[in-house]
Amino acid sequence: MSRYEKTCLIRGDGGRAIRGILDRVGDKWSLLVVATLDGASLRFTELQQRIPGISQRMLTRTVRHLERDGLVTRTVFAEVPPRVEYELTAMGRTLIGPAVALAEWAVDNNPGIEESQASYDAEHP
Amino acid sequence: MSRYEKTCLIRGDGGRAIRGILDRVGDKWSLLVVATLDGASLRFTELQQRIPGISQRMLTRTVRHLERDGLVTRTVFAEVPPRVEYELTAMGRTLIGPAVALAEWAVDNNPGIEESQASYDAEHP
DNA sequence: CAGTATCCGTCCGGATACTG
DNA sequence: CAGTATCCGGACGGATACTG
Repeated sequence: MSRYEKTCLIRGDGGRAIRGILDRVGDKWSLLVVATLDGASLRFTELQQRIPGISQRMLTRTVRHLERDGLVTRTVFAEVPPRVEYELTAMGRTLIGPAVALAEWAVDNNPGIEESQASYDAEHP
Repeated sequence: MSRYEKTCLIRGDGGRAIRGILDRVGDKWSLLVVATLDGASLRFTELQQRIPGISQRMLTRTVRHLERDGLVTRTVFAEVPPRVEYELTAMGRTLIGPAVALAEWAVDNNPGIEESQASYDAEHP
C-alpha cells in the first residue's frame, strides 16, 4: 500500500474513521483502562487502584463505553458482596498494538515537542 | 520488548505519554490536518477545501497548535494578497505511521463495534 | 487571502453525597 | 463492593461578523 493510500485511510470518508476511533478512545481514560486490562482480569476497585487519579464516576463511564463498543467484557458474579470482573475482548486486545505505536511516538517525540513549544511561546509573547 | 513492557509505554508515568499525545492530536481536526498535509505544501484555503466541514476558526486554531508543537511549519510570504503555506515538519511526518495504524484499526473494526453497540443498546433499554 | 473577535450551546470531567 | 445521582466549572467547537 502506497503512502498516499495510507493517509487516505485517515482522510477517507471525510475523516470518519479517525473521528470514530477518537470519539471512542480519544478521551482521557479509555486507552489507559484498555492498557491496564491487558493480560489481566480485574475488578472495579483493582482497576481504580491501578489508574491513579481516576474517579469512581469516570471509571464507571469509561468501562461502560468500552463495554458498549465491544472492547471490554463486564462479568457480574451473584455474590455478596458483589463482584464484577472486567476483561478485554479479542477486539479490545487488537487495539493494544496501534495504541502502543502511538504511545511510543509520544514518548520518543515528547522532548522535541516541548522544546518546540518553549521556543514558540518565547517568540509569541 | 515484551507485551507487558509495551503496555507500560501507555500506562507509564500514570498515563502521561498517552495523555500528552491525545491532548495534542486527540481533538476533532488535528490528525485530519496532518494527514492532509502529508506530501503536500498547502495554503490556508486549500487546506480548508480539502477538509470538509472545518470552519475558518477551527482550522486556524488547529494549525496554530500543530505549529506550536513543532509538527507543522507556517511560512508567510510577503505578498499582496497574502500567502501562507503549511507543511509537515520531519517530526510531523513521523506521526503519520502511528496515526495510520490507528486508522487501519478503526476501519477494520468499525463493523464489529457498531454491531456490539447495537446489541448493547438492545439489551439496555 | 488569511485570518480575528465575539457569542454561545454542549459535552467532558471532577467533587461530593448517597445506595443495593 | 460497585456503583448512581446531582451539581458545577471549564474547555471544545460551531456560527457569525469584521479586518490588515
